[in-house]
Amino acid sequence: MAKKPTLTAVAERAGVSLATASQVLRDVGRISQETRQKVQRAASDLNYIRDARAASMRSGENPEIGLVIHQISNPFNAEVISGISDCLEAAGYFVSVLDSQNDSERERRHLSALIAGARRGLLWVPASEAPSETVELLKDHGIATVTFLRSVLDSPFDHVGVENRQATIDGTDYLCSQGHRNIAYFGGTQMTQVRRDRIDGYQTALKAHGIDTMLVWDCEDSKIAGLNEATRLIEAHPEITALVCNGDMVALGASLAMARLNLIPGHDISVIGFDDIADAEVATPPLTTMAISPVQLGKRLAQTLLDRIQNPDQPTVTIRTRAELIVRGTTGAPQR
Amino acid sequence: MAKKPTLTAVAERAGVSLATASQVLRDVGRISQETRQKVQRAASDLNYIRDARAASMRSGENPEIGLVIHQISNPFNAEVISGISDCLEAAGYFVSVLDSQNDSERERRHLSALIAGARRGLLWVPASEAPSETVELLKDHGIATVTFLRSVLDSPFDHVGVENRQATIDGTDYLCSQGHRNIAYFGGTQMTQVRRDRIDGYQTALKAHGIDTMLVWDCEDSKIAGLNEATRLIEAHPEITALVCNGDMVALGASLAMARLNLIPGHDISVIGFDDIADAEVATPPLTTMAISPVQLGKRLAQTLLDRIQNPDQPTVTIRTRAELIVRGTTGAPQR
DNA sequence: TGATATCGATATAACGATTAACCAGTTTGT
DNA sequence: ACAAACTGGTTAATCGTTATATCGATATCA
Repeated sequence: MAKKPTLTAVAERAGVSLATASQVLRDVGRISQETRQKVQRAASDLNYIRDARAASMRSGENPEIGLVIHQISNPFNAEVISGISDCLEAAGYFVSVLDSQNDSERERRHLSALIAGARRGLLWVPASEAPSETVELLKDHGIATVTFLRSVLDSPFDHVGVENRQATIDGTDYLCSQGHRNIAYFGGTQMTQVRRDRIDGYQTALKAHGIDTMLVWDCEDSKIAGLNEATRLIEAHPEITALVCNGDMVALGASLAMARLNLIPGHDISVIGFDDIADAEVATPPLTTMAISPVQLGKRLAQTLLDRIQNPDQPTVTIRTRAELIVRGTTGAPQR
Repeated sequence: MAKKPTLTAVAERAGVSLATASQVLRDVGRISQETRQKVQRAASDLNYIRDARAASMRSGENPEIGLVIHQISNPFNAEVISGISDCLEAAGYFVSVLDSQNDSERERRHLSALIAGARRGLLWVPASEAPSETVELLKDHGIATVTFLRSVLDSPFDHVGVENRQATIDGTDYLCSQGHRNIAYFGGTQMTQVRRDRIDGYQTALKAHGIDTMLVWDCEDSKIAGLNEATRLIEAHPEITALVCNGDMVALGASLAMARLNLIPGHDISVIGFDDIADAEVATPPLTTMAISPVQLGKRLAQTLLDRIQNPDQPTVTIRTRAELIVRGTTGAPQR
């Protein structure tokens, strides 16, 4: 294992000055073909890779973009991440991902580390509690930041999200029109703005149909938790005929729970998810859900960040994508 | 959005020299309580965060560790990643993740970027084709590297992996002992060492039972692909009574396919997965699989990297975790 | 008393790149 | 013919830290 080759080493080997070597490798300045080749040769001989720390420090440019997200293992998030990476890499950047695991202390450390590394931009899904001091941190360092999926209160950042309220209105409305009167909102634990909006939509739709019976049931965001909690929910409230869920993972878990309780999803009980992850379509029965396109989301996100980087003083923007109700097998008219 | 506060600004505000401020913030040297507090006060007033590029350049220390993996959206991988992060963050490091999406060109760019950023260490799941020039790159820069899951040929790196051959021997052996004679190996597309070892185990077990009928069927690593390809497989080879799968995702897809073909998994046809992802246990029927503990894998991986960082000149080590056969609902005696 | 630690803090040289300024020699413009 | 512009490079300052050497003042020791 050799020691890192430096630009000085390249310049020496090519018999030119440091500056010349630098110019050749960045393809700027006026250099003759001859010396250009000498330098390139030397660089490739040594397997030279420029030290990005020194380069970015001096030039103020940095191709690295940081992404902090609350849960990397959620398949929807993973899809969004790869959409983002594709776009940003096409624009010459790199995206490095840190998983805050919904822990705001860890999140603060991660964001600090990214600021310390002077990343060119930041993509951020805030952990549950909006930590105002963390927001201050980002503001004080003037780093181009775009939040997505979840936003922060009184946000000084651009945001790319989803029309959560309208989406759950649509979904709940659909259940009501099918004849359901006892509908629960299932999933989520902390009161993020996202969940608040969705529950608001759920309640708004119910009221519009003259329904007062409302129920919000907490559940952690995973299939197994969904399985367990949905079982408890139905045992506690057997009158419920439909579930509006906070995400596809809990919805799939709930659907599973119903099957185990000998309630056929889509017949005895209806379940609507949120996100339209890949599994939703192939589940048995296939999951009715509010679809968001992760690719589209990723694209818009990347574009928003690039705009912000190019134009730091523009007023902040908020973009919300509409979710589309996709009716599959887990919904139908109530039988009980 | 203010400009980044620098150490010079902190020193000025505290009325001390640059060197003193630096020592206070790193908690080294001999500084009086009084000036110590002045500096700390100034730093926190300005929301100062040390520029990690400058610091790591000068000191040679860097808390950042890079991780390059072929597929971030695979839930097993996601679990391993979070296991790794937990361990390494406890040791004072950060793990930033890049997704090569199994594209070795992209992988080369990612690894170069991490070398350029002078990460303290590298965790790497190589993309399908082992790119020897990329290996050279890492070697020439003397960066502490540990490969995991997949290894590279004639590897100069530490490796933490799985006893793939023995695992598929165990799985296939179990199927044979249940009476199966027509067993296919299902899943994977490229011939990685991992897949080679598993197929080798599959064949070894069959031979040991005097069975010559062997079949390897390619399939991309996702549930949907598993669903489609398994359907085609059974249509082409209806005599097959059991599938040894390359991963849980394709196994779950295959299990789904069987149900749609009106073959009951565990009764009409048997399916064995690999990894034991969270979904395996709650699938219907629950998936028989070769279990690897992602937490344990992550722990060993982290420890191996830390050892390598502390002791760069030690001979390389290879650690292989045994996988454990967990019999659930998708396996049983053949009925046809 | 003179030599030597100890204390608290500072000045300065790195780390590895980029960049503005500059230079000597040749070519071009009028 | 003389100024201006171009050519192909080099020198030196700079980015924001950390590490080493050093400094004056007071305290300790033989």
